Amino acid sequence: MNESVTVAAEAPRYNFREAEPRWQRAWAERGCFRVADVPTDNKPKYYVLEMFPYPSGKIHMGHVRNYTLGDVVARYKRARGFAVLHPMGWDAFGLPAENAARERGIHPAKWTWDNIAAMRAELQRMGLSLEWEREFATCDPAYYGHQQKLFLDFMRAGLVERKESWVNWDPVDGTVLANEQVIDGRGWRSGALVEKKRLSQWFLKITDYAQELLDALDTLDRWPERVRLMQAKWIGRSEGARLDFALATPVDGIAAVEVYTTRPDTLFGMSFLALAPEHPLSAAVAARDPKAAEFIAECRRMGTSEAVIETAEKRGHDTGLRVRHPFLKDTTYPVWIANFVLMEYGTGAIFGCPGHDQRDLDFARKYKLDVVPVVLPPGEDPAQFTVGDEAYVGPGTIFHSDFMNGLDVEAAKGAVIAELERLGVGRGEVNWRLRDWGVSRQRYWGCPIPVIHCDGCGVVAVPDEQLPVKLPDDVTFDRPGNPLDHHPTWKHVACPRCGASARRETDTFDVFVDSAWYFARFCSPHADLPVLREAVAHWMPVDQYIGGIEHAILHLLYSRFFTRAMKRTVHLDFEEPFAGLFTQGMVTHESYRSAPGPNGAWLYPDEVTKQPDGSAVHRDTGEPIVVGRVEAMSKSKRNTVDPEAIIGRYGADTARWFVLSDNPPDRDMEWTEAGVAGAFRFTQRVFRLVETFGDAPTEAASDAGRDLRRVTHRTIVAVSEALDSFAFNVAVARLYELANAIADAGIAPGVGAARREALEMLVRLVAPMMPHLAEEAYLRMHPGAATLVADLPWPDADPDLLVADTVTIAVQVMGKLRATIVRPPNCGEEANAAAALSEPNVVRALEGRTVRKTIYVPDRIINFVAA
RNA sequence: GCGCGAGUGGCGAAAUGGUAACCGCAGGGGUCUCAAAAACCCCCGGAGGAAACUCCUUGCCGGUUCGAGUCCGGCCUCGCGCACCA
Repeated sequence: MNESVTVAAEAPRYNFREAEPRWQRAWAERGCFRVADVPTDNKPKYYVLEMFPYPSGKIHMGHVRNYTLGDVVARYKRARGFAVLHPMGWDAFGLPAENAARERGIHPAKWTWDNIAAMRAELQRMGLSLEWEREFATCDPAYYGHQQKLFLDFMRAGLVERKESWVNWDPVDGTVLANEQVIDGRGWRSGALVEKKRLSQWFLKITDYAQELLDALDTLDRWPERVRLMQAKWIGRSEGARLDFALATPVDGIAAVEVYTTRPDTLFGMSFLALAPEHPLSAAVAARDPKAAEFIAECRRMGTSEAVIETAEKRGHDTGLRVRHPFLKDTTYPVWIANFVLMEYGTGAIFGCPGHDQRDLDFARKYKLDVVPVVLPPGEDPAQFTVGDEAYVGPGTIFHSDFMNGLDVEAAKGAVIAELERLGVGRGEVNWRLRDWGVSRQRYWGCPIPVIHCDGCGVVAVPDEQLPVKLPDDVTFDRPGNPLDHHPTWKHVACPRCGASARRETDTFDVFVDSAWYFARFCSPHADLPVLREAVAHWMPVDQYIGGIEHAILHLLYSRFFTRAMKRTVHLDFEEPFAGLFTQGMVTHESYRSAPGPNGAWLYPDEVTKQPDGSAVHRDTGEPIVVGRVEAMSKSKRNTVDPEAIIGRYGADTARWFVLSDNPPDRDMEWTEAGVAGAFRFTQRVFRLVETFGDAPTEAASDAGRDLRRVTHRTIVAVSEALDSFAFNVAVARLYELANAIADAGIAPGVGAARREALEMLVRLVAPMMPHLAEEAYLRMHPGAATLVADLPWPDADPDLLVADTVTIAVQVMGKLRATIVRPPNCGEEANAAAALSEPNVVRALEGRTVRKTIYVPDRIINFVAA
């Protein structure tokens, strides 16, 4: 055919319905994405991981976005010559399975495994380059048994503690929540107001690593700054002092109150001491003072919901007790119980210095307590300075403070601590906002905590050889509480130590334990140990982790801790699990209501027909519909689009392409029907272009051919750079340009070879994003070829073709663009300036002026500075 | 309140301190068609002008620079996170 390529009048359409499953089978059959647990070759490794899904039953657009991003990285790195580990599994324990059991009578295990099967099939239809041989679910004893082993190892290493503590109790879910799972005073799942309750709980000692977890954030240079800041704030290091205030008269043997402060320098500005309502001394007071008891009960009822905190006044109850100042022998202060003091932080007691703390000031004003300023702001007159409605928290000079007078704030802190230590009533102390991680949950569908309670021996670990402690299948959900606790036989066991009858722990682990080490298990998912040391040594850390920002604290912090704990227990030998982290934005959509305001029922997008003017009507009834805000897809607002339907209608490649093309991946993207349709058009367009591939030409290349080659090779560079920097939308734009350039070059004489090259590169560069289309197109271009695009290396650009044969130079006068000149490259300043000065527009702009200076940026800009 | 982002055409956006708006979406006009779809071609920040071209334009004000969307200072707005943490 040579140059006379015939373009069929009816270009055959790319049949994705037939092609996509065929290529998915081809990749699977060839085992394209398989790697060894412990490879023997010396290919560089790259571990790409997307946060594994909870098996809710259906994938949503957030999954499509997440897994598409990860797949582009995986396929690109693979083409770049890396051995890529890219696994998938299921975060399969959790409450929804139990809710299904309660509401619909389906066993949690059946519900979960059925959901997994459905979602696996959906993910497979996306054409992800996953190694399904590594798949596991956390609800499988083959996984959680190893988790129990890890827990016991942590226990032996002193990283586990059982203690009675105030817990966040979710009355709806009937379980304990970690601090991290309480949002605005409500349970993260149920939304119920959280109550305070005292319970015996298992804790993992994450606080042992507080300093390390904080310090190491600095080493995570491929994490978003935002996430590092959030973690640093969550860990919340503060420096201060812990000190004792002796009670003037002891109560129930309590002789002193311990206080934590970050402002020991303001100790002489004290005017009261305040206790948390849950403080033991508060309880002692309440035992003999009904009014105190009533106040404490009130505080407990108030909870900590956002609404309450916003409006809550500082309130307190004067206990009548007095404490002595540590340095002033005969001075005493009143002891209050106050609603704004938190038992969980510091010691649950504070000294109030109203002059330099806003909360203390509010409290003091309300209860008419003294306000004594002790820090003098710079430039203020000590005789004049008073505190009004705003506490002074800035720097200054200490006054009214005995031996510290004249010191600055920092020096005074040191001086007070030294004096406290000398007197033996206090010391400097670093305090943390981070609490130990309470992992006990009173639930069935979780990993059993592998311990046994024996009346004689106390808490006894389940011997390793008895692991896994499996969940019983025969449980009932007919009453509230923990089905494991209700089970007739499961918890009754013999004590492994003394043989006496004993009770199994019926609490299960928080699901965040399950996800705190799964990334390591993926390296050797079938090993008899939790992890194979050589496998994790090879594959870890995860080079690129991708997921939602909502896990910025909980999951990522727990995983960082778990990795350290696994290092201490010699399961692995590194600290940080995720070298690179990328947090994607949400997928959003317009929302629709049948009528304005809260009375309008939410409508699904496919119930709505958009009118050309942007308004909307009901698909069936034609009734007008209210188009609402664009917001995150959610079931409650019904503004969801089902990925299954999109893939069925347009194909996986179209869905992938659209999700990548719309905007930068860290921002929220809006899903629009028009956008998907545009992506679909491009798939067909690429395929039509491929039909013009033709036979290898024999004629010489034309100028147009050479120009097309330049575009092609510049595109290789541009797409590579874009993919390297997660600028997938830019990569997409450059590929559209290449397609446009191929179409523009057409089938004119002398472009044949260039077009063949351009088409082949287009297909190979598109492959990480639209892998099925790439394979199908490649096969069209090379009929009978056994090569898969998935196995081709990433193309290299020819450096000679990156050099343009003409350059366009902007000519500015006084920084304003006056002309552009097209020149051969490397003419030099003098020649280019001469050419620029002969431009009529430039001459006009320089009329009546003299050029005083010429700024020349080679082959880019000439700027004449004139006076 | 504190911390972090972000403000660029009708919309999503692009732009090593160097020609602002690549590319896509939407829209308008056209070709083909009995018609529609598809496809293809043209236009598409604002103002002025017949045109050449000129002026304005990256939230606002100022600064640095030959040159600022980009750097610096101050404000405004929006979003997100944290929030009685002593």
